[in-house]
Amino acid sequence: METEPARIIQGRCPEALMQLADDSIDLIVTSPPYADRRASTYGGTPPEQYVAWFLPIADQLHRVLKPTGSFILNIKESAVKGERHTYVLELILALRKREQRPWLWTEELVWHKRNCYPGKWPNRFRDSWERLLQFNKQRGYYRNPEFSGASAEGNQEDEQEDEINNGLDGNVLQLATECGNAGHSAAFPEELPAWFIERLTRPSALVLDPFAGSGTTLLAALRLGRNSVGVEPQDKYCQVIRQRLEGETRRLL
Amino acid sequence: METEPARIIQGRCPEALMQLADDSIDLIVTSPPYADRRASTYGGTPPEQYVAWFLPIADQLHRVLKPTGSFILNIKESAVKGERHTYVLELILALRKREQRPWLWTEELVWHKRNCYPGKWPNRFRDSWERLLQFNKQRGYYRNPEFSGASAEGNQEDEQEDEINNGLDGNVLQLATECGNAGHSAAFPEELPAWFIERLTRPSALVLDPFAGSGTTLLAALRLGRNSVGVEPQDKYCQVIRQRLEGETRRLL
DNA sequence: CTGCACTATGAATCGCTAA
DNA sequence: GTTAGCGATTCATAGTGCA
Repeated sequence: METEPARIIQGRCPEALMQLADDSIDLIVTSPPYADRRASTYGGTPPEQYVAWFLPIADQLHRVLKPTGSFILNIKESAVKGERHTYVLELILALRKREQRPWLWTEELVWHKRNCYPGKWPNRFRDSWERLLQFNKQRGYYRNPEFSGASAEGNQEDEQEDEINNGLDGNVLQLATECGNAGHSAAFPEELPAWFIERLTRPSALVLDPFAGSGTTLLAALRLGRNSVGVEPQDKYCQVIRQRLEGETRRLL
Repeated sequence: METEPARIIQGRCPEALMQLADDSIDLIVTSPPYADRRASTYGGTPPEQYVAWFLPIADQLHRVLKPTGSFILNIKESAVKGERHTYVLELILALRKREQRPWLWTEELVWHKRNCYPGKWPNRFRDSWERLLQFNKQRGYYRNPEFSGASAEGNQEDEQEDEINNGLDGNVLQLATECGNAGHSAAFPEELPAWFIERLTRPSALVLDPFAGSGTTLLAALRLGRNSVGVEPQDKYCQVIRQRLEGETRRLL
């Protein structure tokens, strides 16, 4: 089997994931289409059907993940008729109770978006955070010892971060969203997958994003010396991913 | 009926709440004992029984809350055997489906604790946030128009807050925890109830904390010119509350 | 090459109107 | 009744252009 730094599978989950071997992935970081969002590209799964839609994908992710691997799921329920949807809560409960392939709900981290969407409403605060759900196959998952404590370097940015995070890694990440990045409407900042890649894998690990989009997870993996696999149905975005990866590869030479 | 700025009911929920009239409370802000915590004072409800324990209390809170009132529940599930408990998720779902007294799950805010408990675990990030669940009886709840947007004044403190909170109110609150405050183990900072009292009530409103503890919610209400009711079973803490309230009253004169 | 002004836009939400 | 579509609201970034 050829080892390439980054592999793109053009296809749809869960079918496309069947190309991957059991217990072969060290880390999954992904942001699936949220319920009723991105309808033009993903079909816009209604909230009521979201759990049923996601479970077969979760089973495949469980199969390909190493026992010591981690699965990070970025998601946020929207507000409808003044109330938050409950499908994310129901998804967490359903993943834990999966008969053949049950997940452990290890942790819930918070992505605090400094530059959240504008707006002012009489009955609602501005939505400025998203969930980062961590799931594992077993209790003893891998953590990189170099990133289990305080920042290694003490540059200005780190010091500012230390002031916020008190020196140790907390479960709140303060990162800005990307604006008009890579022509994709739902890209998270590269720092987000990078944060988890650094802490939850060792160098030359294999990272998977089953909803690759513009390929931010793959790019972060490449930059950190990890191998990666991305699944993306649209030809347009597969090309975007290749271009971004090639650009980074040229920069590294 | 005598109107007093702050009333302390020594007793236990839900029984003690039966002294309060229907539709009489403008805002409930509380931090109940978390599952398996504070066993000596509250009996330490096991996670499996937490929902069943809380539902009768929630019914009473629903009864006494005005239709336009809000209920803010500060809670965080603990981690056991490497996994987060799911009782908070189950509580949200159960409160919405309550037959006689269903709650709307309006919003979930995040309390980002900037100086959270120090420590370093091999398998876990530092726990630096808690949930602030907002529930309402109806979609149209009261919001104070003075606090629906940017800060009115531009003094130094406000500017600093603006820098953190992005000018407009988002649903992430960055507040420090109280350290050894008032001899109570589970005190939240006064800024926390104050933030909600300012935004969700008008002056001379009536604020309730059914798990008053050391009385931080009542103190915040007093300082903001609101009336308050607290329920607390222990004589020791009832005295602490009275002392703090008297101290603040003397300061106001 | 730096710095400042200006512009475009994003996982949003609400309320109204039309069908 | 109920749903579907559109306009208004609103601001931190990134990018562009020019002095």
